[in-house]
Amino acid sequence: MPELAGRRRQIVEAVWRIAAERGLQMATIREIAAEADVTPRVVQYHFTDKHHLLVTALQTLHRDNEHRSRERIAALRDPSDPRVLLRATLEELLPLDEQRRTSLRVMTAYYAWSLTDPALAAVFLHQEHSLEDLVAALIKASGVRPSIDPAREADLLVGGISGLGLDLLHRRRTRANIRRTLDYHLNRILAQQP
Amino acid sequence: MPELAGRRRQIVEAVWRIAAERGLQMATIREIAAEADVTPRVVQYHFTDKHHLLVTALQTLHRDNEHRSRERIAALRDPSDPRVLLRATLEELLPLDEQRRTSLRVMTAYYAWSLTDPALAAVFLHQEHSLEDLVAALIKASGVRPSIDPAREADLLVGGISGLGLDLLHRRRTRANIRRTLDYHLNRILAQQP
DNA sequence: CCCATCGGGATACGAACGTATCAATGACAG
DNA sequence: CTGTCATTGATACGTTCGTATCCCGATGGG
Repeated sequence: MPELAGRRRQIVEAVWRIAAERGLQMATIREIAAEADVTPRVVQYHFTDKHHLLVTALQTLHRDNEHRSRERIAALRDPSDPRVLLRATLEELLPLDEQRRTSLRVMTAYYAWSLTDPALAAVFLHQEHSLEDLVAALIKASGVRPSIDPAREADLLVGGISGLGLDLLHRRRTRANIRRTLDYHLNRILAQQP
Repeated sequence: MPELAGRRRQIVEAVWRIAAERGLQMATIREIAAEADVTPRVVQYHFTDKHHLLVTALQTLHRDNEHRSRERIAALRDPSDPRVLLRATLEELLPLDEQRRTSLRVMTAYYAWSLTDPALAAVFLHQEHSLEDLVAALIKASGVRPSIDPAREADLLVGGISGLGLDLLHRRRTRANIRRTLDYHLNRILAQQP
């Protein structure tokens, strides 16, 4: 699976913008071409058909997100502190900047579609190490209060924080509210600093 | 806003079935008519236009869900025990039977669309008492361990359980796994039985 | 008995869709 | 210079979409 560049990259990014701002149902070949500033024929040439294009757009966004997440986490002030890592990992799920906001909106549109399209479902399901396992490992490494089960905590945390992020998209919740909730649960789970 | 009955009800239920099994993009006037076993003209007659129909279908599903939830909860063996109420309330978010499974799939399809359609967003946003407040109240009424903040717990629980439900739709998780996670967190939050 | 109104059948229309076809351009190897 | 291959422009085709139009049967109050 080659890295996406040039015209193909340009077209895929047009898909993201349309899906995020106007929804996947507006992502027609003609609209995508206009957004990417090429003719429809160019879209047709670089991607066999529309389904191919939309699946590629999702896969590429997925990889881009992982890449950017790793970059942001590697740029932390103290990347050796598991507590910092844990918080940063969970915050990757939140639409805290324009890039993550766009990405979450696109992912939400695709998620609904993935319920009826196996090729799209595969993109969501096929990840070797699940995010929950990573979070559970970080919880364990951060030092845990007695009677805390890292796996069970990770299962609820990942889903819960994602849900709070979706609320943020709908302006049903504020960043401050989410930050308070996240702080509360991290304090609850983790042992006090040594 | 009148209760939906007769032909209108029949058509709206066809929208649900199509949205759940084949996705909202397949819910065309002609497909809906065929699924409801009427001619397209009948759909056109009972609903001004397609947007009207789809918004009505979402509103009706929303009301139906609340109604059925209340019925199920009222039918509990011991509806005066707040712990039982709390568990039942959270389980309403999970696709534990065919009705809830269909409903969750339909809601997921609409949720993505609601990000770009204000009329649909209003259906998701406009509920007087939020589910989180209800859950927080049930937590408080159930008796709580010291140092537990019911509101913060409710915020993560509602989003987290919803997320687990979506995983169940994708067969990324089992019912047993979810049950174990839910048990763990209820035990963690609530004080021991007196 | 009449006719107005409700519910619905049959069909048509214009727009937008994904895709196919055919020709042209440009770079570059021989 | 020439031929080849990647890329693109222009345009057309067949389908499906939402909706509009026109008509008819039934029903019920005057």
